[in-house]
Amino acid sequence: MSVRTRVAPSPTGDPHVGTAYMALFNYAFARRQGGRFILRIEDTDRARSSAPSESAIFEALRWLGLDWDEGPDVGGASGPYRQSERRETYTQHTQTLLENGKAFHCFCSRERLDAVRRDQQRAGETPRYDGHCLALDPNEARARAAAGEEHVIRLAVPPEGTCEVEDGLRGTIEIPWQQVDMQVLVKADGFPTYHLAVVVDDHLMAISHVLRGEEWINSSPKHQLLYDAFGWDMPQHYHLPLLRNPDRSKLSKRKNPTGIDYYRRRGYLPEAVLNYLALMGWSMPDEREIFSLAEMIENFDLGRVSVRGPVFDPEKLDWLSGQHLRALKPDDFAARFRDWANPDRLASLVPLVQERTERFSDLAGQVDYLVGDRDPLTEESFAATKRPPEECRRILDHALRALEPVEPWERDALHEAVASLATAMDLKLRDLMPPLFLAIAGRSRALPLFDSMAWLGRDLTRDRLRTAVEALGGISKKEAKRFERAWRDLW
RNA sequence: GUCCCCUUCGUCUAGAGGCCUAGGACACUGGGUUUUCAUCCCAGUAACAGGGGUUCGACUCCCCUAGGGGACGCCA
Repeated sequence: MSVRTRVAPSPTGDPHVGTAYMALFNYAFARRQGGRFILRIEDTDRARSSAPSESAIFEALRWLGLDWDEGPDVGGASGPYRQSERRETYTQHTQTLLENGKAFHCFCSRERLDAVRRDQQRAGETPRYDGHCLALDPNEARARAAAGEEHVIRLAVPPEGTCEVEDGLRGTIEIPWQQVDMQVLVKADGFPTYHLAVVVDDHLMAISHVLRGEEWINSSPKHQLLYDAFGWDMPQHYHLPLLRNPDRSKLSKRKNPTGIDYYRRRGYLPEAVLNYLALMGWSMPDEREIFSLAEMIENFDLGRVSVRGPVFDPEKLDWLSGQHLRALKPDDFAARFRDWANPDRLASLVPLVQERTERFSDLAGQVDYLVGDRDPLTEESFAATKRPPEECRRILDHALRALEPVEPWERDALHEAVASLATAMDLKLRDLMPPLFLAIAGRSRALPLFDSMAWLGRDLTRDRLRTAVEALGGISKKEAKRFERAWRDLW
C-alpha cells in the first residue's frame, strides 16, 4: 500500500505554527516513504472559514517549502480537496449510515441540550447527548426531516463496553463507550462536522497514515465507529504532542506568537523554523540538531517521535536561526535579505515618511522600529507617559482585548477600535496613546500609531503590546481578575 | 467533575534492563581568541516526580500516588 499523508487545516484566522508542525511531520514521513502529501481544506464551519485565510495557509506553507502533491489549488485524482465542495459525497455517506442504523435524526432544541448538559455536569457525569431522539421511529423521523423540520444527524454510540483504539506512538488506548458522545455528524445547515468529513475524506483520499494532534485522541472512538460502520479499514493514527506555552498549556496566541507569518516577518529563515519545529518531538539518530529539511526526510522515522508536549522556546529558535543565517554564502545571504526586506512592502511606507523627511538619511531612523525590532522597553520607559505602571498595564491590557476582534486589520478599523476603547474608559484618545506608542514603537515619537500597527500586522502588534506589559512588571493573577472585571464593566 | 494522555537538567532532548560516574543542545556562569561587538573555542552549574513491586541488576518493565496537559460544541 502506498503511503499517503495529509495536513488538513481549517481556514480560520492566521496560519498557525501548529499547522506547520503537523504539516512538517506528515510531509517528512510521506517523502521518506516515497509517498504523497496532500493538502485538504476543512472549511465545513461556514461562519468562520474565509478565502483570505485559505490563501494565507497556501502562502505560509509554500514559504516554509512544504509543497503538496494534491490540494485545492493543484488538483489531484482524489479531489475536490475543499470540504465545502464535497457535500454530495457526505450526503451519500450519511444516507448509508442512516440506513444501517448507525446514525439517527435528532430534533432536540439547543435549549433542551443545554439543560441536559447542565444537569449532567451537576451530577458529575461527562456531558453528552442523552439519546432522546434515538427512541424515535426512523421512518417517522425521516418524514419529519423531509418535511423540513430543523434537525441534525447524530452518530449512534454503543451504550456500554470499551473502545480500543490504536495509536502508533502509544499503543492501545482504552476508552469506555460511555465517555463517547453521540456526536453530531451533520449540522442543521446541512454541512458535515469534522468527525464525519475527516473519516469520509481520509478514506476516499486513500490516506494511509494520519499524523495529527494529541487533542484528537478522545475523538478517535467516534472515528473508529464510523470506519466500522462503512466497513472501511482505518488508517494508522499517530497522535503527536501539542506545542506548549512556557506554562505548559497548549500553545496559544495570548501567551506566544503563534502565527507562521510572525516568524517570517521577524526575519527567521523558513529552514530555521522547520528545523526548530522538527526538534520539537523528534530527534536525529545521531543527535545532530542543525539540519535541513532534506536531511530530516532522509532520517525520518516515526519511532523517534516523542510524546511529551514540548515547550516552544524562542531562544533556541533564535540560536538555530543564527546558525542557518551564518551558514549562508554571502551572495545567498544578500539575496535572502532582499527577499525578506521586500521592496513592495517597504514602498507602502513612502507616503508616511516622505512628508517627514529632509534628507534620505532620515529614513532609517524613522522606519527602524517597523522594519526591525523596536527598542527593548523597561518600566522606566513608561515614566514619560506620566501614568503609573499599573495604569499603563491596564491600558495595554484593554487595548489587546479591543484589538482582538478587529477584522480586517487596517488603519481605520484599528483607529475606531481604540477610539471606542477611549470613550468607554472615559479617556481622551490622546491620553490613551502614549503607552501604546511606547509599546509599538519603543519611543513616544514615531510614525502614526494606527498606520504602524496596520503595517506590522496582527501578530507583531499583539506581541509588542504583550512584551510591553511584561516590561511593566507583568500582570499578576489578581490584577488579571481586576482587569477582566474592569473590561467587562466598560461595555 | 468524568475520561484520556504525559512525567530525564530552567528549556529541547539521548537513553529500548547492565555500555549511566545519566550524554548532547539552548540558556546561564567563568575563561580564551578577537581593535569593539558578535561569532568561534574551552570549562562549569544543573535532571531520571515520589512510593511500592518484578529482576542478580532498573532512567529503562508493572502498580499506586502526586503533578502537568488535553477532551468533554450543530469549532476544527
